Amino acid sequence: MLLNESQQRAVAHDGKHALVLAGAGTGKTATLIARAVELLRRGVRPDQIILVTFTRRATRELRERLTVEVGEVAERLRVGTFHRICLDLMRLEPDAFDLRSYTIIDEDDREQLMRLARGRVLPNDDGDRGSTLPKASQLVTWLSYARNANIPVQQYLESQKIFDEQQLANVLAVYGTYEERKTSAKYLDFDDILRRCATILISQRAVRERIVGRILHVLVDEIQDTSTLQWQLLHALRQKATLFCVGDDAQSIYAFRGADFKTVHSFAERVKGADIYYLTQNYRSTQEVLDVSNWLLAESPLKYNKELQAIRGHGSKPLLVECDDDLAQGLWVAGDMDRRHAAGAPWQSMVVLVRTAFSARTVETACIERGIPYVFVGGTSLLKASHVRDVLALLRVALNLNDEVAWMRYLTLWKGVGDRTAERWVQQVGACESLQQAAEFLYRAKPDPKGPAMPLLHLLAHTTSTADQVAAAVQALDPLLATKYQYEQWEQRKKDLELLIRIANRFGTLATFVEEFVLDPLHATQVSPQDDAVTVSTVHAAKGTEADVVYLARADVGQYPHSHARDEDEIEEERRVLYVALTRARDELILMRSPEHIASWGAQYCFLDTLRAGLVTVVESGSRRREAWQILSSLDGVVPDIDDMD
DNA sequence: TTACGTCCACTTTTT
DNA sequence: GTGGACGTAA
Repeated sequence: MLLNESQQRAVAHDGKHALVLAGAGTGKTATLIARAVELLRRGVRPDQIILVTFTRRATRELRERLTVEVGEVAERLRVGTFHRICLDLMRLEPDAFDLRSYTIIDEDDREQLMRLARGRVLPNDDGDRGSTLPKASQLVTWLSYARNANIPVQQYLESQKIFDEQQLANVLAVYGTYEERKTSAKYLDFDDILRRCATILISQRAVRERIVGRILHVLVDEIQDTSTLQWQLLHALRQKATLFCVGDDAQSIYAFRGADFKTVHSFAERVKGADIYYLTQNYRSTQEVLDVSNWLLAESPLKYNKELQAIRGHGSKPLLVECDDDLAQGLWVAGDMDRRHAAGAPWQSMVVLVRTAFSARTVETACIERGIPYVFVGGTSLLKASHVRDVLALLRVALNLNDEVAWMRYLTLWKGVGDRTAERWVQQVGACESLQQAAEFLYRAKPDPKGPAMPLLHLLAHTTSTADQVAAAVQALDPLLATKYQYEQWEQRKKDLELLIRIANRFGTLATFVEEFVLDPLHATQVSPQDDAVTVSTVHAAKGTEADVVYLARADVGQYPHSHARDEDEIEEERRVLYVALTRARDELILMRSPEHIASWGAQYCFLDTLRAGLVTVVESGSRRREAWQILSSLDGVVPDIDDMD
């Protein structure tokens, strides 16, 4: 690995804590990896080093690159997201963290539980009192934000000034019920993982000494996205360990998760005596790509003091392709990728970026039509698919009889069992000593050889391997699910379940399988049969990656800034999202627009509206609506009526 | 209490 | 195309 002088200086850092402030494409990750290698070279044991990343994808990539550098030793380094690392640390002393029996729940379950809590606080909605109670998803969002930003939720809600006293009391009552039920069901939500780890490490000195004593170095990627809660963890860890953080304030795009990019600026005060290193030379992109990126930041009222210079020199100007609509954009992108591939470029040298998972759909459609292999990063995971959740509900109740949300889902699968009956039964089975007992209870309650007791017994009879257990669950639910999904691509869904069994094969116990699957759910499209494929990704998921050719689909009004952005801060975060997107490109950047796009709400402009023509080459797309449709239809030889397009 | 039809909004970003 | 909220019939 070749490093420049400033990178080498950072890697060779010899003091206590260090912050590496690095612009996009300046070799942040390379420096982080080189630092880990350097520490190993200095004789630090691999298990004394922690590497924290921000997304699961970044974890995978970091591990891969580490393996290239140091081989098998990479396996023994602790690499992971904050959540993964916290769980690993807590597992060192499960008793100290009260971690013996629990189920980790994802956002959907959390929302489900919030819905139950919400219904309980105002069970008899007598008109407007109930209707003023916000939706479960909104309640989860607020609670989660407050916890990550480490603000008492009451204080946070008061500061938002959205409620009168009565409403606030209701909301807080829902939160109280939520916490109670979470405890009785033995759930850990994503925030609890961090919170519990931080609380114990901070409050219990002996535990902290034992746990933190094992760690000498903590290397953190994307430090600008660290939330207040995560900072607390870092503070606990750095009492013994040395921090080495890399980040870029201009790439902070996780404020919604409680991150405050300004903490990068106050790093030296936060972490006394820290050395700060700067990386300014961009190795990734051509100057033309950086000119647009620099322009975007310079337009901001905030001072980022970033002016990236391309070491690689000049290339071709970014393209601004104007299409009639989204479909035309997708087709243009697919056509252009096809052309490049025909000319010898591998699919994997191209990336299509989108602001939202939803807006990837037109691109996906176009790729499918053209037969372009693609992998979609982000979006609906296999876990979210409802048939997979059905099977997991069965597995989860087997692991945790108090798993209320899973019981509700499982029991209401049966004909004749609705919310009320299920809720009554949940109380009963929760009090059971064993799964066997629970099954017996259910059989007494509903003496049906094809009833809800049977899959539980079936599961009890299969214990040879994790895959065997999952297969047993799938088999036991098969007739039920076949009926439930008979009109909804049951054959395809069944294949997902077979995939689930194959994945289960990798895990030693059912408990670890279920836990890992929640923490790192496979994305259905990740399981691509082809090695060489185009990547379609959200900008958030693409952070830290790069590609020769980057298409930014739908660089339109309503997307950058996204119409959800309300105030100045959120608008500026949107600018950074766009900045992250632009700086992914190595050789070519292609911006796709449909100028007539109008937002029904939110900002009525796009940052790129004021882009000076000199910075890009504007292309009027040839694929007008009608022509686009003809290209599309000629692929399978059928020319449908133009009116069928909508 | 459950099942089912219909209307509705909804699709930011991740762990 | 999905899932929730709501009304109504059995």
